[in-house]
Amino acid sequence: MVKGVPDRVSTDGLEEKLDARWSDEATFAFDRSKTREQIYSIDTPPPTASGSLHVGHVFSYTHTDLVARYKRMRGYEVFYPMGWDDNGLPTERRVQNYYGVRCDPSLPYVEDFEPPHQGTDGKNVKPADQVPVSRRNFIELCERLTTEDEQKFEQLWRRLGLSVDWSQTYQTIGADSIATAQKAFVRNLARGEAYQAEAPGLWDVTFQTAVAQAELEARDYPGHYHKVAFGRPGGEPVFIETTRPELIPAVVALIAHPDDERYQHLFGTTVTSPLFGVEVPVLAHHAAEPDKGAGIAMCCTFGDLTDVQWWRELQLPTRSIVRRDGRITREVPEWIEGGAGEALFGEISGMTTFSARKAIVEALRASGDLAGEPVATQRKANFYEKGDKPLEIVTSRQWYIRNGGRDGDLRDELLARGKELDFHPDHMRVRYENWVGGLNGDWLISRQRFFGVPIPLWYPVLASGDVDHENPIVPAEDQLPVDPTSQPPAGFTEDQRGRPGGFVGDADVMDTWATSSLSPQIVAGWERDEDLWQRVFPMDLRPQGQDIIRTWLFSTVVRAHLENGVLPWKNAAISGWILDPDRKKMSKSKGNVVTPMDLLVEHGSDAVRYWAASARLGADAAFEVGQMKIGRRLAIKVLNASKFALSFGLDPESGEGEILLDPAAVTVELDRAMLAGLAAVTEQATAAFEAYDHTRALEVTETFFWTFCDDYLELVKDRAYGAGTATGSAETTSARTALAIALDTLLRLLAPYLPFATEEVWSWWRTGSVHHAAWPTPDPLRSAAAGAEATNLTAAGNALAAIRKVKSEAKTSMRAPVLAATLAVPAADLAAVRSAVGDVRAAGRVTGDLVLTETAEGQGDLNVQGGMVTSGVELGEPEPRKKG
RNA sequence: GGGCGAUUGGCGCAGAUGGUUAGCGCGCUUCGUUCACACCGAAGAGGUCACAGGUUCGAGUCCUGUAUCGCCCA
Repeated sequence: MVKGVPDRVSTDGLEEKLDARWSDEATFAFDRSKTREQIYSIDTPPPTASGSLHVGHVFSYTHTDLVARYKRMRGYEVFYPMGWDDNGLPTERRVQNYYGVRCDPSLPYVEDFEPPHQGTDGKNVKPADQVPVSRRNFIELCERLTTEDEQKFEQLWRRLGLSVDWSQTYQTIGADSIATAQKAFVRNLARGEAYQAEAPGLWDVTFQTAVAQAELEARDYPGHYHKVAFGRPGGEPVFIETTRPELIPAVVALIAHPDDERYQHLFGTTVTSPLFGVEVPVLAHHAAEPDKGAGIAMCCTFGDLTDVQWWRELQLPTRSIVRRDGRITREVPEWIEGGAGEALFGEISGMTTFSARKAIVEALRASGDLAGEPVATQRKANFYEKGDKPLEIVTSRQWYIRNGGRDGDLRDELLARGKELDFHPDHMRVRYENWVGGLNGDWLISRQRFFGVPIPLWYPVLASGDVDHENPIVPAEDQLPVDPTSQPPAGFTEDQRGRPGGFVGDADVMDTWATSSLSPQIVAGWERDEDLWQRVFPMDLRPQGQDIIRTWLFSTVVRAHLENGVLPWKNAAISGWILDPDRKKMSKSKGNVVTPMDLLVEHGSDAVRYWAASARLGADAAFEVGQMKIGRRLAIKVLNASKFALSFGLDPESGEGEILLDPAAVTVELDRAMLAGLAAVTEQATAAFEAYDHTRALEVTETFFWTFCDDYLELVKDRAYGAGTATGSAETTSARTALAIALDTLLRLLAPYLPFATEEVWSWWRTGSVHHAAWPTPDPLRSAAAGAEATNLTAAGNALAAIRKVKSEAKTSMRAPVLAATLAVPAADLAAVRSAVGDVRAAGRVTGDLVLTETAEGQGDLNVQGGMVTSGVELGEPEPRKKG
């Protein structure tokens, strides 16, 4: 029963109206009574709450929603929760700037603290002007701001039409997440997969935190090569070229490539460092690059990662002089003490590496050990991806989780997991394999930050007052979550904190990835909701960007492999980048981002989704407003064509009527041909979706839909109209029924892409949501087609086009009647055109004779109207337009 | 330097297992105020498939190399 086809249709306002309806009716609520085989579970990426969403998010999250909606219509109960990644440094930095505060863990908590600012329009508050607050106050501010951010994010996602169950949201720093991350860590610890080590590691002096390999970014950094002489007893000096002369006091060896002819005679001998007179060996190692600088390098503890490699592989002594704050150590090291350079070291101690470099260069110049002037160079330096100073390498005590970086067996197991995972597109697997194969260390998870999941450990304080790091106090699992900086371990009281015989809490938090790598465990209720866990884990799909295969995807595989012994999901769907019109990756720093909400408001959500859907997984896509306009037209066409197709059965007086969907009523050959085509389209779209190829599914559906509108609808409109009666001849009923069946099918096929327009149309004449309607299958359509050939519609369409062409060339209205014409048709299509000739005549306004003949040899061009040719055409005057 | 991907009419893209005259959309040209739609419709023009070799009866499609672009890792 038609409930109401509006007189005028519009896409405007559909987003608010339907989001509200879906919300009220809990359309996308997860029904957890379903069993694992009936469920399709999605491990959605939690966006960084303190960041801002950009077009790339809209793009990739749409890809996920297409799958979610498709699977839901296929009858799966879709588990599609949304999370917010709010822990970590990005939030801390945003809070510092937004509220004008900074965290000082030594301060006490202040009740009802109000920060000096409430948003500073993105301007940075200078560190000197930031009000220091306690750790707990700082964390409260973090929580306050992320809550606001999350609400904005949800609004955007709702407007975009993500079919998420909004009652299932989680935060990477919510209580469940903390408990999960801590429990997983404690388990890793118990199994020996987590360990602490005092080791050289990358250190960001600005943020005062250790940084993991996955967070590195190599950037060009300007520097100077300094040609520096190392002395040889009774020989020529050896010149090295270094960009970091301030590390000369930390030198432990000179190293050249074993095959380097120039240095063969030096291997096994020793040289002495300039200024400091420290004797160091000359050694051979393959990592020395003969064509870089002088080909012989000084190895310090530690100038860069190669130094660490040499230090480890050549078992060199540790002579570290750079502290965590990026300054030279205060104490004169024992290997310099009493030597020639003791006074000089005293000068540079406490300096930043930059000032120390100046001082050392001056000293080298004075001593004559600097050959020539420093030469400017661009070198690659390691940066923390969010930092702006090159990383230093300092030795510190940190926690690690094994990830195969130092263990061949585990690496092989993880590579095998990669092979088990279905990547879409498949070649993205290579990125995983390259990354896993190239790891050279375990995963450092300690972060010396505040807003994160605390490392759930305490350490005993010995009678001597020293902290016993070797014997951490581990909480029982049922105590979790814990905050060791504010809670005492079991068996202790808070007043024993820091006292001999008492304890100290680990002050560090975990790396963000150490929590988000557990997103499947967090959303699926691992050891918290066993019932849910059994229903949704291992999950079906992990959608994400290609840039975080090495981080998020890999770390999630690591955690599930270690904890659960399985792959966390069956499929990984990888979305590409959004490129601006200059083919550059869109990013905030380049100033070429577009605010997603504005985009959705301007073009409509269906339109923006269409643009996103027209890019395949893994393929970079251009930010193309034109593509959105096409999507908008498609959505409007769906509304208009539906209104038209549904109008035929209506009583002109009441505006009501019955829409028939009985396939047996489709008796006319042309109608059956259309359904045959639709059956093929349904089959292809389904196959494409099953292969995670949403673009192909859209393309075949969309192409058919336009043909349906331009040809079929035009051909049958007169017959379907049936002189304007509510009931009609069998032919009229056939057309009306075929239109309704086609519409019913097309709306479903388009529903994942255009959730708003299709739902709107659905509401005019069907009950429930189109998003819970069954995905169409080809068989019923095929049986309704009763063996008709889809090409018969093509033939009739070509016949109509041939007639239109005559009018177009005569530059006359399509309403002009054809008083007489001969239509030559290729033999193969003659029967088809003949069977549809009544519809062709009506649509072409042929009022006189229409003679059908077979095309002669050489007549017509198959590319033009299927080789059909009109001749002997007599056109009449167009009828005057009917008034009102 | 290594890896992955891309290179098809002005623009954005399709083109499984190689097979007759290479498709689609936008834009463009011409025409049409048709009562579903002017956020429209009809007709039309437009490409030596980056380049150079090779395999083949036959290559946009396979192989080799080169160039340009993007991303990732050194």
